[in-house]
Amino acid sequence: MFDETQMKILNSTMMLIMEKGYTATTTKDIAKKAGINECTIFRKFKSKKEIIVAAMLLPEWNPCLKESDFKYTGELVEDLCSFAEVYSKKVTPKMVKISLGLRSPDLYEITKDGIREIPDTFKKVLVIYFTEMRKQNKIHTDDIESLAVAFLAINFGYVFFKASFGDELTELQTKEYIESSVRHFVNGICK
Amino acid sequence: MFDETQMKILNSTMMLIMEKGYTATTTKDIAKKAGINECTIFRKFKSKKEIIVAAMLLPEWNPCLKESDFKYTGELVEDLCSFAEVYSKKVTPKMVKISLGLRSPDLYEITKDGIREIPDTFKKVLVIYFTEMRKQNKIHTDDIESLAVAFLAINFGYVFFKASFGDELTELQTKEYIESSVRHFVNGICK
DNA sequence: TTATAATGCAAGCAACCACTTGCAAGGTAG
DNA sequence: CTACCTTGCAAGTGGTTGCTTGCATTATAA
Repeated sequence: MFDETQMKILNSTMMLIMEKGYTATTTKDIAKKAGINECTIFRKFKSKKEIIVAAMLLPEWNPCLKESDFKYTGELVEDLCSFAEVYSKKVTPKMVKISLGLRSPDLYEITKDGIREIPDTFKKVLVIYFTEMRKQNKIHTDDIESLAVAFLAINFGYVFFKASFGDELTELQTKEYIESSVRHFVNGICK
Repeated sequence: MFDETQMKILNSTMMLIMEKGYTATTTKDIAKKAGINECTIFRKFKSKKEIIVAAMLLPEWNPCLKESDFKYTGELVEDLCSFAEVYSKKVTPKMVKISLGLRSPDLYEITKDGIREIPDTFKKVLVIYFTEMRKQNKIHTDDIESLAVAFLAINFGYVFFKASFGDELTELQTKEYIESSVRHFVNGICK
């Protein structure tokens, strides 16, 4: 699909975008990081923008979260932990940094759908799941929408903080956070 | 502190940064939006970067969340709703858009402290609060850190989604979301 | 009226941007 | 050996960037 030189360009570009954002990343930067000549970039890709389009085809730089990634059994804690793990494996701090770095007027049309798809998909799964659990009388609220958004926020917020501040806001690691937040989400905190 | 022309420049700059980000916002854009001549910008501010520094002094463009903003009585649902309301009044979608738009290598040194301060402050308040509630035997967990990060994430995640997608991810409004998410956070969801 | 300050306007600065071109060097396949 | 393909190198394109300058215009204040 892509030759060695193209891969060097793709990876260097995305790494720079994570650090500096798309607009602030120049083709000279990319060439330097990839260890190639600047003109080679334009022999391999039509334009700077096309590099992004190409990179989005690779799973390394595009989470591609699908509804079918999420499986459940009917046991609340177990299922929500599993959902959170799937999410955290695809939506990593790296991916969040990329999606923030891609916020640029000239990329908006290209990236907007892909970026919205991820929370959309997760929320959709959660709404279906909570609706089903309500039917089975396993949860005691009809406010499915709030539940889905809150659970989504719990998971996205954590990865966003890690992407932005590393371990400086919290040293909690993903696994502990998921187990703890799911347990409290299900059981509440009050006596 | 700032004259009328300076205020026009400050507001136009920040509005453009919300839309396009700092690097993609040009001084020509700013002048056009402010309805003034480009050279006037540099008569009023030393450089493009100085506009940002100046804007950060204004509460309109800088949330300035303080520990003393948060008050509590000891009643869990009431207190957490109050915390969430204080947070949502200062950390609005507008503020989130600004802080995303300011992500740029040449602004990093100026903005990083101010941006980290907000989640830091809220988390600090939550840790103190949950520790106290645990002492008073009102909550049943010792995992204060996870609790604080999760509650922070619930609130930040929501405002981030609103900033990024408007009402397209969820049509829930702030007040309903706070009431519902706090109630579930406190009481859990399972039967 | 006169002096001063704020602004517009037009032109222009060097630096940088994404992107191009022509040519030579090197490796590989027939 | 020959033909071809990829890449490096150096130079350069037109356009844009942040920022400056000199001068005319206007409003305000003494």
